[in-house]
Amino acid sequence: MPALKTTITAREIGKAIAKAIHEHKVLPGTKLGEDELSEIYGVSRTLVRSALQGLSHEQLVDIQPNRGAFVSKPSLREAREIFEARALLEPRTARSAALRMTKESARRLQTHIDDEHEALAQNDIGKALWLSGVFHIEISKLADQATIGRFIESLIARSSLIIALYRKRDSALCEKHAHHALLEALSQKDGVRAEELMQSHLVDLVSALDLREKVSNPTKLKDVLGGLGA
Amino acid sequence: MPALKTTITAREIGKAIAKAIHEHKVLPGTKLGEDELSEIYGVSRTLVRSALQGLSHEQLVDIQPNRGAFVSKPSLREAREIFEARALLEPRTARSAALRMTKESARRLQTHIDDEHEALAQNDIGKALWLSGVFHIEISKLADQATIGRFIESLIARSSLIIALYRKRDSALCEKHAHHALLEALSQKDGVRAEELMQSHLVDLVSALDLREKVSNPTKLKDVLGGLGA
DNA sequence: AATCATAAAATTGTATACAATATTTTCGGT
DNA sequence: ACCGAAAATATTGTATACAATTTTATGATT
Repeated sequence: MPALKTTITAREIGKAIAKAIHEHKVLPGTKLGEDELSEIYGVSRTLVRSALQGLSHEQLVDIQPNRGAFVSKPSLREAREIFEARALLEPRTARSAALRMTKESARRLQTHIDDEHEALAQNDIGKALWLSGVFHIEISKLADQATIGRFIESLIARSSLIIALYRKRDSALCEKHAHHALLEALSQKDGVRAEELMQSHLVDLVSALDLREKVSNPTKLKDVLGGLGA
Repeated sequence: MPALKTTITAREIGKAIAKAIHEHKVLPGTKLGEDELSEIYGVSRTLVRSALQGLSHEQLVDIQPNRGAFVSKPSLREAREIFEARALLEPRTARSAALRMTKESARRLQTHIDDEHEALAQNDIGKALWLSGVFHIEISKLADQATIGRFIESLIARSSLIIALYRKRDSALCEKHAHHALLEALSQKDGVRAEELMQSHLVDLVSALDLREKVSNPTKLKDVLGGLGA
């Protein structure tokens, strides 16, 4: 049997937390206490802090001075910006990916889609959400543009926060065939079509969100409740 | 007189190092020793490490396990990717910025350009380079898209590494009027023109670089020197 | 009972101590 | 003099200790 690994790195801790966030196992606003995490991963606070700082850099967690780390709660404004950025980057990236498709990568994406369906069939929404994000990330990796790929990766991670906060009641996460259609276009190396499909797929994603301004914010509570039934 | 500040944060240390890198005061490949930096900033290694990890996340420094932190040396491939990404993001951002220009922001950019000329006049190449980068960042901030703005900021920081590594001999850093023309278009809220100008400005920047593949890489040294003068 | 001030507890921020890993120096052999 | 092995030194990685701050609990006062 293989040598079992005795050390865990800060990066791995960060990945684990990021995955839990992505899967909606911890929701926006959740406090991520250092002692608690140290306990969980069996390391000192040093590594935990390092991991949290990394996540903070990706804006997945919000570190408030002397108060600790919390899972980020993107504002409506940030939510809109993030999907605008995705709309800018992902369609073009999908087009590049199409030109570089191989049999092998098509096969990989197909098994990925199968996993997604499997997760949905088992009603494991969190896993499905995670896999759905990874699908987008895989495509961006195929485009062979690591720099933009990293940007997209960070946008997708933050998108999961936005979905947690702003998803319309009973809206589907992701139309099942959207990814399939995308794969189809990619396999045929039809870059233009892949670009179009990605664009409309993102539009669909946004349309499952409610990104309208809320009417009342806490500061105006008094104004709203002030009148004492005139 | 104001209370003089006694504490320094990890972020400030990171900013200071980033600026030094941007100004070519420390060149790609330079070792950034923790003890050395602790000494310089009068803090323990804890804060220095935090700062270095932040810079590593921005890919300005490369942390090699058990070996330490070094100023990054972007590969040719990365260099090309970074300027491709800038070409994708910055022109469009300039267009958005144009639509949001105010008298105030025009004035700010103008003094910025003046500072650049001042630095060039004093032959302070490092400072001029830094200011040139900040000019681009300021524009992206005007576009009111924090998310993309952060991407651009990171791309610009890395660009300074690329310039340090791949600048053609005696190529001008930046045509003096490029930024001026850009400001002109922005002030007139001429988004289309600003977009075009930014695009061509970036092309000019790339043309001052030598991003061709080098003929010999170390692995082939033997092949090159093998023959012993037949 | 509600509210405020104060004290206790818990949590984060920074520095230091020790362990693990690289790097340099030393020194013997060819 | 030129390697190469081994000790000495220096540097990074992680844990712990202590300081600073926040949060919670307590209790006196109205």
